[in-house]
Amino acid sequence: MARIKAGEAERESSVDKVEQILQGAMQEFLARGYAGASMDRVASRAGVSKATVYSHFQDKEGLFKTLIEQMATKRFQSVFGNQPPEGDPSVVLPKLAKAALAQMIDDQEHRAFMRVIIGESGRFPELAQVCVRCLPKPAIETVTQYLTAHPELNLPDPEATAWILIGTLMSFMNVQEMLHGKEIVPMESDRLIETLTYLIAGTANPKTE
Amino acid sequence: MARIKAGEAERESSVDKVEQILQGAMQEFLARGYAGASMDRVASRAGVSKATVYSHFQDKEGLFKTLIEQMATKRFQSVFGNQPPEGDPSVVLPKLAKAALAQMIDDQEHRAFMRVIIGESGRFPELAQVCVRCLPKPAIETVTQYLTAHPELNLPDPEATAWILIGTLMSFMNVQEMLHGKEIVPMESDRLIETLTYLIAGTANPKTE
DNA sequence: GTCTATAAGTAGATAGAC
DNA sequence: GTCTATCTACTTATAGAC
Repeated sequence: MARIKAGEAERESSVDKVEQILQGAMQEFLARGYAGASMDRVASRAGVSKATVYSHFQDKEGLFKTLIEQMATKRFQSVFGNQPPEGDPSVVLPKLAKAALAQMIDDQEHRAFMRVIIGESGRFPELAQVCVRCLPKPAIETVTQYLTAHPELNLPDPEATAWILIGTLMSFMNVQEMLHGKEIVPMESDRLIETLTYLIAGTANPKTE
Repeated sequence: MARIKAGEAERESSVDKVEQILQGAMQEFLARGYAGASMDRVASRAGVSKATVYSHFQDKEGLFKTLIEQMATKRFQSVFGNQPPEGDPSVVLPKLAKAALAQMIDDQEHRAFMRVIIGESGRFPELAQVCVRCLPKPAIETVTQYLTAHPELNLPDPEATAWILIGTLMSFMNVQEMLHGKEIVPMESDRLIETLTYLIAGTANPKTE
């Protein structure tokens, strides 16, 4: 490959280097956590020298904060789709729950991300809060709106009910996948979802009657 | 203090030293996580030399595993009391839930412990499983037994219902306390507990009718 | 802007005196 | 059994060449 004086193939410098560094930082921080990550390995994974990493980010903490904030706002925005759901609760609730569970469980990066966030939530509380704003908050709000829009369910407290729905799914993911509890406390996700739907929308829950 | 040849006051050696080391290790590991913890600081917090730490435990990993297993089995056994609950569901369920939440939220050490366990669950899956066996498993089993013993509740799946109860409480703790979400997704624990009780035991949940 | 080389400090772990 | 002193490897971060 002939060298071009300042060709496009070489103009990937600065901008793309930052992206490379963030990619390498993601691999390293998600694999080893904040304290366990090494800036040498970040640089190595990114394919740049360590000095280049430090020329774009102030220090390890700054790189970590930038990475986590970017992942929270870009990569893992909404557990559900973007538009509010419509239709009969006995159809919509299981569909919503299945979609949320599938997205959390199938995505290995998502699990590693949550592990790091929770593990570092004592030392980086503001990062934990960014994640609360991007993950459970929109999910709870979406479900609350949907439940409020269905007064025929006769729910005394739609917001608390939304907490119960989302909280159950989050805990299921936590215990079964993150804490490796599948064989210790076995539970089919479909049973959980059916029971949630039954309790909230009531297979046999005809209003007050 | 005169020196006694082998007096009781000095016989605290070996046995108590191990206890001191585990105490120091607990402070250090809970404060900084596994990777962030230093064996120098463990020794310093324990009031012994580092060599003494290594004479009682093989290495950092061995000390960590011993500590976590001991804490899981001794310190944080049951979220609920030991004996199975009795009485009317509309009374027992809120009482149980309040007790569990109070114990999790008020105990700062418990929160730090859960943070470390989740944060390290990728690198120490067997430790995570020990905690699943000691914490959510007995809680879910207790509630499942109680719900099964009350067929008048007409629950199609008591075990899944127990998951929902325990999972909701765990997630509430997770989001509100561990991830510092109290101001971002506000929710009164009493509203959550009342709604859980309503959905499961039904203020207005008269059997199928 | 990016690199190589290195500074300065701390990590886990052990040898050997007592 | 417990200590002090030490070894080696690795850590974050930067200086200076190009």
